[in-house]
Amino acid sequence: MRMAFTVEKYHFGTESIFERLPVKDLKLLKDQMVRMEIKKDRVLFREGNYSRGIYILRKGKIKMFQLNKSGEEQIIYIYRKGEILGYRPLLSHEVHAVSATALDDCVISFIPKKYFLEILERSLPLSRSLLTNLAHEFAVWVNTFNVLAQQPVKERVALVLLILNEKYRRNNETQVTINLSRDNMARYARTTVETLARMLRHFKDEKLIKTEGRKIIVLRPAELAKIAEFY
Amino acid sequence: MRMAFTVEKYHFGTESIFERLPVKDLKLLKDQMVRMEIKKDRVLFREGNYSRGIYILRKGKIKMFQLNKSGEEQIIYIYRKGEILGYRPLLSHEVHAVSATALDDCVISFIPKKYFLEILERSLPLSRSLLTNLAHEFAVWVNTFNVLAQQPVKERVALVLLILNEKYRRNNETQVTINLSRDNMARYARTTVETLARMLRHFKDEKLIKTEGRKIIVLRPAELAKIAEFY
DNA sequence: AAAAAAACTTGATTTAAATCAAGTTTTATG
DNA sequence: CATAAAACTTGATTTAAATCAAGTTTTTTT
Repeated sequence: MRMAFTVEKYHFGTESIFERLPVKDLKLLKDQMVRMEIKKDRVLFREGNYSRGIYILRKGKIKMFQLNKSGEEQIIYIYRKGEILGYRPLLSHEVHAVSATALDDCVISFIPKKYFLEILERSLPLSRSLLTNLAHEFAVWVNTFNVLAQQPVKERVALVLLILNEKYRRNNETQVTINLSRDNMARYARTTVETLARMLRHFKDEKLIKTEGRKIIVLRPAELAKIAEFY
Repeated sequence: MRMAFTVEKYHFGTESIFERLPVKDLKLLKDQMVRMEIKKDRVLFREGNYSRGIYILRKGKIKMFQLNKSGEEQIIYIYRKGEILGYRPLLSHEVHAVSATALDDCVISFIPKKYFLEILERSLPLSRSLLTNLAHEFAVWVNTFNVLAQQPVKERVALVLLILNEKYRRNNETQVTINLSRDNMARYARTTVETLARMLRHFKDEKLIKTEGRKIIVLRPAELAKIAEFY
């Protein structure tokens, strides 16, 4: 028996890492934060390199991806405002398994590795908070994989539209305008731009979405959810 | 630039969670362990249920899988002796995102949720150890996904053979006998039994593997690695 | 504002892998 | 140990989605 579709199944929601912390621990982190700006298409970190610290995204979108055998980008996750990235390899003392680049001009709060690990050493609440969150990220990842690795392209595109519909939402507004290139959307749905265009046309004909230039507006998310999963 | 192929990229290696612990904390855990036996094909836990505790696999193999829209099993991971499972949902207070069933008759050490969480509450080393490990599992997962979700079937089958070659290895022996049904192997490589059989025939013709009845022996792992990835 | 470039769409064709079908081998059972 | 059942293999056909090709729309640059 499968559960009802919920977008939360596909979002990390790392915002809560810091929200759960006592004021004291939060202050330690905040004191070490450095403001950074990163322009569209610039690389934040690259697969195979060691993490320099953790990044809290304040403005813009960042794509996380891996390169496959043929050198193609496979988008794995898109981070939105409030989410935290780059901390996983710090915890396991490994290199980045993925790369990250900015989809727009971004503003980031950066905490250098040294300070972050020092604070982690002293703060049990931070350790517990990261543990909870990492376990959650894992579940998100498994759920995403189950659709993107296995379902036909129509299902995959429906899911990616629903995920993006959340990513591009601004505080509780009803109508969300998705503004991501077809190319990136195709890399996320693991298909080609041509096939993606055909799927979008199909969803448009069915009145599930509408487009304004290259921007997309999801009209009937519940119907897309039915396509992406049962419920 | 891609890194050299290493099987470690595809194994959780949870054995180390306990290895890193101080004797004191390890004893706390050991005192709460209960021995369990579970017969072939029996369910250990099911997607959507809450975790009852953590399982340390002592003998046998356990498959972790998710059911897709069409009700087909998608194998995600195969656990071998020494590996620990079921702890992720305990940490994030969520239900299992996956199911687990025994591939053989298994022996397990079980620690009930209550005791495990109590010990975790008190033990910073356990918290840190789990954090390190979970971060590592994440990287393993991303690496596996990158091949299984994206590469053609030949590459996927090559990778699954390499993974199984490690899973079925008994203390440093050179010749490993893989003993997994074609059906399960196909679900792991995300293909059909027929296509799997054709791939195995191909690898046999190329002298990369040999078979003894339904058992498989990998002869040239380095060649399979070249197929699964570049290096 | 015009021209060029990039991004996107639609149609025709090809192809990798699934499905369908039939046989063979291995394992389980009376 | 014979027979049945299950598991596996191989071949023929179909199909979903990629590729190839050509146009159209949008964005950027001069």
